[in-house]
Amino acid sequence: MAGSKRDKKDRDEKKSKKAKHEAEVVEDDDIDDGTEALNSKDVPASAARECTEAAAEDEFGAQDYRKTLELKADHMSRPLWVAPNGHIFLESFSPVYRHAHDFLIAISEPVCRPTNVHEYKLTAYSLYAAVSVGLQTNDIIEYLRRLSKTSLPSGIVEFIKLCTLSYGKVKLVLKHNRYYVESQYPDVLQKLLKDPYIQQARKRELDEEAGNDTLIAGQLSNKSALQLNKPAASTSDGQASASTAENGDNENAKEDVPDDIFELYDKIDKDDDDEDEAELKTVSFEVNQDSIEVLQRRCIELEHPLLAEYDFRNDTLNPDVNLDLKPSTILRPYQEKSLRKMFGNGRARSGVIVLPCGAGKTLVGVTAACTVRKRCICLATSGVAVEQWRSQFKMWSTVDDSLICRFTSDAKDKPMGCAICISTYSMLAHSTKRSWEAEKMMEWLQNQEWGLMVLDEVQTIPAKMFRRVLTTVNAHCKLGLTATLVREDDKIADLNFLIGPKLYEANWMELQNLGYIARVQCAEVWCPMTPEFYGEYLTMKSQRKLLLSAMNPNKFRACQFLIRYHERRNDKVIVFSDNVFALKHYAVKLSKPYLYGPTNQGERLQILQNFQHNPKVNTIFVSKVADTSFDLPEANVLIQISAHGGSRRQEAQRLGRILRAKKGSAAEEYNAYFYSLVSQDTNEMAFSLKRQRFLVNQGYSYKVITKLEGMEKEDLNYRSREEQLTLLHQVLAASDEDAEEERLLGDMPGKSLEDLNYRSREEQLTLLHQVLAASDEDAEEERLLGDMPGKSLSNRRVGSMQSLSGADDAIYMEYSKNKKKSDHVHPLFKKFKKA
DNA sequence: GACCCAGAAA
DNA sequence: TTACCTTCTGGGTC
Repeated sequence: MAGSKRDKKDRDEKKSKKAKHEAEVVEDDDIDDGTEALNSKDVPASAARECTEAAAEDEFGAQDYRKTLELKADHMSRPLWVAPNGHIFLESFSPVYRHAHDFLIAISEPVCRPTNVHEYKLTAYSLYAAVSVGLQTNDIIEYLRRLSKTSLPSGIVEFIKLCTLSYGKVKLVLKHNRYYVESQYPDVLQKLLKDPYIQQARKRELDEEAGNDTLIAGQLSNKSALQLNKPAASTSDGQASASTAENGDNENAKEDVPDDIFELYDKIDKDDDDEDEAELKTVSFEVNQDSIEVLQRRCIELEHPLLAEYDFRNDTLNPDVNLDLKPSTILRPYQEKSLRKMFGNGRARSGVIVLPCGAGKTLVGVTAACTVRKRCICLATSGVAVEQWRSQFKMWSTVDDSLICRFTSDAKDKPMGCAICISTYSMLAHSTKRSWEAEKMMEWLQNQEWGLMVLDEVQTIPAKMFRRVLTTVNAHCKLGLTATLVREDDKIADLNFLIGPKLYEANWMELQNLGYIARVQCAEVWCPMTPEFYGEYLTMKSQRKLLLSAMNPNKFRACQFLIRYHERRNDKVIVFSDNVFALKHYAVKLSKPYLYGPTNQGERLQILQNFQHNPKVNTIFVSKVADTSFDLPEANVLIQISAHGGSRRQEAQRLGRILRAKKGSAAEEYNAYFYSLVSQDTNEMAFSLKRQRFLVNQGYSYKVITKLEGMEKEDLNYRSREEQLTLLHQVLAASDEDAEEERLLGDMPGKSLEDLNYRSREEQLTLLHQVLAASDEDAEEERLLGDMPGKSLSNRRVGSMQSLSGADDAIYMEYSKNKKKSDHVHPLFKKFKKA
């Protein structure tokens, strides 16, 4: 059974999370070995058992299902294997790949999507998401049955039924700024109210204190006929062309493929119609705003996830705002598709849309706001991102400047009469004393009833403080946007009840092949430690080990070499370093501008603008401030010299900095480059492997480069042993400084380092100013010529990675998800190092 | 619980 | 009014 080890690990992780929620899982404890809980939301072991017990297992744990699953006669033309543990394997070369892929995206979680076979996983969450975007239980089972090469494991069928039949019966609705749980099924509400947590969440009026359990009776209003609104209509061109292309695929493919696959796909792919709910009786009870999180979590655990849909067309309480997309705004097919998942039934569903960085997440958010046309609040991670959202709103929509209200530490617009409020998570989550103005603003925010809440970088929401924003601000519908739905802790699943199901997830490789995002060559450059550095490394504690590996002179040289190489090609290079000491040292030594936390706003802007428009500034050094939200459309080379442990999110987001599609480079195999510099035989090797998992699962492969061709010929820093030793002393002094008290500073060798740093910093600034002054004329000229995006890219020379990496010396290694690399040095690596 | 770093406020 | 510096809080990973 492929991936069974990982499954167990997942389950264990989730189990430990559950344990924190006061052990509510006892009733499901019917599972034999006690390590699995039904609430893990994976296919339960009991469902898989019926097949696995009968299947013979070989010495590698692979199982033989020939006896339990029947292979269809025409299996060659069907693309799926469905394993009893809920994992699904899709042949990506199948003629019906596109259909199967669309379907699997809707009903399951992508696990890994390399070139030929893609792995997906059915979970309760993914099935909730499937129903919530309009799929029906029977259609899911039937289509899965038709796509599969074998008969379906019966446990899987049961699992799908269990997860989907109860979905959608209970809704969470917001009326007059108060929350209600509403249902057409009184028995379901009574069942939920038997749960002690839900009882506690229920809000009782004073006159109800006496234990009056009556539910509030109500009526669903008449639904008006579904009328696609203007923004959606204005993009119908793109949609039409996309579907034409798909139909074209069908025509070619149909010969080899059983007809039954297409019939059902067409049925499923249609937007679900607005069901006729006129005059249905409903019952409801009110809930405390503070308890909504608990309520939502419990409802999922009781298999009745709360549906959060906003019928914005029939909302007469909240005023419409004047907000439309510009006629010139065209959505790409995948943006269109993701929005159709959200608005498929004419209402706005809460949920998460996952698109790679640079693929236009902001436009999706703006379009959603223009569709709902109610007051909208956007939350981003930083003040810079707030500015970017504002400019995107102005770029894509007809919104008037006066309707946009920013709320950050250094920009507070007048809130009165505004339609769109853009702020940061930390502004809203702030827990200590606020300025008077901020206090007033918060009051206003909390008294509004918002139509839509757009959450940028939604993976940060599970953080303890940030999740509070969901209950402090009342919104009918929440749309989460992210490129990387991963965290290194176990909180990512919380998004299922905090926001809603994942509505759409794009395939990075597909967007790359279609030219919507850049084609990136990822490479891991192994830099041997110098003997002196490695000697110190071995004796140091872990904190200093990180610094030593970052400051490895060979890494510096590789970095310098790569910068020179790419600057000669007229590339724009960003160098990332999480370690501030390394960041400053590298940048100063190489006379490049650098930008990190303490850099003030003005200087940031200056550096970024020069990087984008000044042909003399082609490389900048940045710390993790630039992980998200820095829009640097020109950059196409990224070099990473130190990073934050094994963070998959950080790796993916950094890659995202260079993903914005590059122009005029269709001829080249790759048009963007991502280098990760790793000091050999250090912790960095293990971290690097962890960091790559996300991107590898998206189908990227990392090329391992052990030797950079042509490096000896370059005149690089730190060639001599003396220079290297001086550097070592500086590094050691710096880390001593951290350890020692300041009183020693005067007598320490570190003092000289300080001097060196400040002196160099000034030198560097002087240099920057010189460069800027020298190029002022050029810049002026450019301004006169007009802003020509892509101009500086047009004269980029073609250069192959082979000539760069020295194909003869490089080790090519395709990492796959199952590949394990030892944390310790393999003797083989040392051999390569010597060779 | 440690660490590092970024952002908000004043 | 603006730019800068300091303090505090919090996120993310180990």
